[in-house]
Amino acid sequence: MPPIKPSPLLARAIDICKANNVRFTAVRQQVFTLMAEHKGAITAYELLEQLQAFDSKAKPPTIYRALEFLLENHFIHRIESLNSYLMCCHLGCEHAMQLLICNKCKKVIELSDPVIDEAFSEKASQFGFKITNKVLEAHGICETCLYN
Amino acid sequence: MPPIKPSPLLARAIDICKANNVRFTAVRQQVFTLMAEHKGAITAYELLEQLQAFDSKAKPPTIYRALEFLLENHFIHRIESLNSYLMCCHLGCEHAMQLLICNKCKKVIELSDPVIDEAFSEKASQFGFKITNKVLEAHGICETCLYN
DNA sequence: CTACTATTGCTATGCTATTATATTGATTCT
DNA sequence: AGAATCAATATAATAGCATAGCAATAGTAG
Repeated sequence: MPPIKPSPLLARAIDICKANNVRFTAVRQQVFTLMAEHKGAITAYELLEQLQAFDSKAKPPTIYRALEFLLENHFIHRIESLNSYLMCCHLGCEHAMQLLICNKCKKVIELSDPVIDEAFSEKASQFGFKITNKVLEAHGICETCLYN
Repeated sequence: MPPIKPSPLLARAIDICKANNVRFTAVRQQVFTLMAEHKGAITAYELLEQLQAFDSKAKPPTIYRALEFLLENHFIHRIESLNSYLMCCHLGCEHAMQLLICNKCKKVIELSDPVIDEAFSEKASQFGFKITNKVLEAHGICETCLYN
């Protein structure tokens, strides 16, 4: 694997990994960088194809392991309704999350609204249900596409 | 295909289809009935296996077409985060929906809370985003499982 | 009856994700 | 440094989810 293209974002991620004492290996950094450069959602196999430009022997487990690592460390999000993945705009911190996914331009707006989050948790607690994980994804048309 | 097992739910669905002037064919009724009898989420291939007991030549497209029909007519929901399907407890009417999915017993509580729904729509509109479809799914532990 | 449309049958294939096993590489301990 | 240990990667195979395309058939309308 050739050296990874440096970037401020990557540098921050390296710091976070150092602080958390986890190994941010070459494959992981390369996948991180590919995700960071890709605006919007990307599928595992699209990512794999891109990774193979740097590492021709990369196989599905290569990419899925890297994605798993990035998810665990809160560097990326998984979009359930698209079977795809997205750079997290809060790099490395856990937080309430909602997504607005544009059907037309495919861009994704990442929200972190406590009102929506708590409304759901509150409602669940009325049923004695303890939420461990929320999937809050909306599809529609973004402002830009609406006027184009 | 043998005759479909009658049930009050099926009878209501038949009425709705008649009213909407759509064809509720034998395969569709059979899949409807299988879904109705199955409490909780079920995958397309699990359903296919069950359908094959009645219709040995059923293939994946058979089940996916039936599911598509049932989705369009609001008889079932798709659970994005599980790649599976669920009987709708409001048979035939469109409505706001949120799901509470128990990781342990796999039961699903279907909510229809306008507060959560509107909080999300409201937030989106602040970004000029027009939502066409929401995916609101929470995973966790239900009350029953919590005390067992 | 004929023409039209919706539905079904069938084959193949594509996309998404994981399992299992072997191997390599990093870290720790003595 | 050498041995033991644990984390990460390579590789092949396969499981699981979903759709495309086309031919055949059944239902509906004129």
